[in-house]
Amino acid sequence: MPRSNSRRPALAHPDADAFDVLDILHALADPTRMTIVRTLRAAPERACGTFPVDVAPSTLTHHFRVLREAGLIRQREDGNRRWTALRLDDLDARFPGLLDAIVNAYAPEDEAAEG
Amino acid sequence: MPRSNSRRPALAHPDADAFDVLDILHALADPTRMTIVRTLRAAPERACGTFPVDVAPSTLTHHFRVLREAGLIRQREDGNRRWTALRLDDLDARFPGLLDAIVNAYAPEDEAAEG
DNA sequence: ACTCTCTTTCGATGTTCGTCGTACAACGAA
DNA sequence: TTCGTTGTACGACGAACATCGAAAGAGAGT
Repeated sequence: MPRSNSRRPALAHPDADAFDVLDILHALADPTRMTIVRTLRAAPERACGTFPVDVAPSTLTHHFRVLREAGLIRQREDGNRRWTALRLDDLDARFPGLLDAIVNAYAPEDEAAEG
Repeated sequence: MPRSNSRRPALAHPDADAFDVLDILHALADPTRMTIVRTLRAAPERACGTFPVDVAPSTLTHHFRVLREAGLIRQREDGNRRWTALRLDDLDARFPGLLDAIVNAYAPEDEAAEG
C-alpha cells in the first residue's frame, strides 16, 4: 500500500458529526496518548517521531490510530514524514470546552508541554 | 463479611486528593457507567437496583466498584439497600467543570435522564 | 542502484476488561 | 426461624488492549 496521495486510502479521519464521546474518553484514558495530546496542545504540528514518549515505533503508530479514529488528531503526509495536529476546531465545534476541561484537569499547572 | 457498619471495612472511597483523571476518563468511557452517572445527575441518590441499565446484578456491582474507586460516586448503607450518589462536590473541587463538560458532551440535549 | 530514515503492517504475547452464573451474606417481614 | 429481597464475592470466559520485534514500503540523498 503506497503512501503517496495518488494511491493511498488517505488515512481515515471521521467527520466531526461522527465523533463519539465514549471513544474520545477511551482514547484519552491512556498515559501515552494523553501525553501525545498534551504535547500537541503546545505545538501546532509535529512529526511522529518527535513526541516525548518512551514506546516502540509500532506502538506509537497504534496510539496514533486510536487518536485519529476518535477524531482527536489529524495526520497529513509530507514526503517521508507524517505530521500530526490536534483537531481543535472540529472538537470545539462538536463538544465545546471538552478537550480543554480534560487536558487542564490532567495537567492544570503545566499546560505547555516541553519541547 | 457482614454488611453492617460495625464490622464492614466500609467501602473504599478515595480522597479527592487521590483522584486520577485517567481513572475517571476510563470509568466514564463505558456506556453502562456513563448511563449510571447521567442518571445520578438527575437524582441526588438512588438505590443500586433502580438504574435503567440492562446487565446482570453482578455486572452492576462491578461497574459501581469502578466508579467508586475512581471517585465518581459515593455509596452508603441503609439496611438492606445501598444508596449511590455522585461526588459532585469533591469532583468539582478537584477538577472544576470536568464532569459537566463530559456528561454534557455525551447528552447535551438530554441532561435529565428519565426516572 | 544502493542506502538511510521514517513509519506502517503483521504476528505474537501477556494483561485488562465486560459479562455472566452461582453461591453467599445481611436485612426486614411474616 | 423461615422466606423473599437486595446486593456482594468468586471464578470463568471471550474480547479488547498495550506492547513488542521483525519485515517491508516509500521517500530522499548519495
